[in-house]
Amino acid sequence: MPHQHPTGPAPARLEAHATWLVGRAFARSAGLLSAGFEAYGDGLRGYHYRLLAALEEWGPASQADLGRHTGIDRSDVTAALNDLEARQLVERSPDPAHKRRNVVTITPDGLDRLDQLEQVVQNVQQEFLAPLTAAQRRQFISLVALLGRQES
Amino acid sequence: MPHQHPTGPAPARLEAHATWLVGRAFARSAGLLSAGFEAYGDGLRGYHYRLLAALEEWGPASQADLGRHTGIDRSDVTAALNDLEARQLVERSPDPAHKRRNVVTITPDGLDRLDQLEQVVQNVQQEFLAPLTAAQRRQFISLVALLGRQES
DNA sequence: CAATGAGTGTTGGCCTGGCCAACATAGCAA
DNA sequence: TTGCTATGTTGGCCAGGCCAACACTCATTG
Repeated sequence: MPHQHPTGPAPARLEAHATWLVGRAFARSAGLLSAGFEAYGDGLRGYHYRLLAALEEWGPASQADLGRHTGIDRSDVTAALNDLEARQLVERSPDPAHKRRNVVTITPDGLDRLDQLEQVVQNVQQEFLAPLTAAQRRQFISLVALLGRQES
Repeated sequence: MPHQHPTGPAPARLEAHATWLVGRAFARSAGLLSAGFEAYGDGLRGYHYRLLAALEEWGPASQADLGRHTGIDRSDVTAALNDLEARQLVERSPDPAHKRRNVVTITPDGLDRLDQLEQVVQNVQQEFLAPLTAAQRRQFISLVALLGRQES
């Protein structure tokens, strides 16, 4: 957890940079999320949540596909799925059509856990956006969405 | 550098979360910054830039004070100052009033380098904000500034 | 005056999230 | 058949952010 060290004001030139402000906002968001996961996530974190969400949305998928949908590297997908499988939130079975490929399926327990995590994440959204009015929130979300697009 | 792996769409629930969007925007901003530093920064990175900026703004300071102003941990300040001192962008001298304390001073070379880095960072701002109109940029900056404040 | 507690710089380490390389192997295409 | 690509796995690197321990110095207070 960000342990809230006493901190003075940052240099003025930094405060003027959009990248700096985004970094601050992200730090706060990451802090809230990791606090939420730590308190209610049973050791699961961002990667796990993302993978469960992808499985819930698109159904069973290969690990490679999961990686592409979630933006997580193949190797990290493997590691996170190990955790999820150990908790029986997910099942890996060999794809009959491609011996080298696994089909990953979310279990009923996995769906339950996803709902729990979703609650955590929803609460964090409220906390994170608390400084803004409803109208400001809408504005902010539409603007920040524009800034995230990777224009290759 | 973010090597632009081919990436599918993210799960819909993620795209709806402000924290997710901020994370994406931050990832893009961090990518642009690190690309900029790598190309023109001569091996210097965020920490170094922040420290130089603080020294320029507030004049000579102890390492502890630098840490507080920049939000950088004491230990990381030490390491970054080692780099800056090796490049003669900064000087460390013992504080006469307090034997255990160092007074860190930015050198003329340091000021020059800071100007270079500032140019890099300024260019990144333009690139980062490119998707927004001028009015949207103003809006975004004032909103995101609100979201970064750590309300202890 | 002595002792205690706070501040200072340094070393070394941990963790997350993000990456990359190498490997063995499976499938596909020329 | 010969390659080329894809897949899952292991192991590692890096940046940024932390934290703990240590040796020391200073100020305060008993």
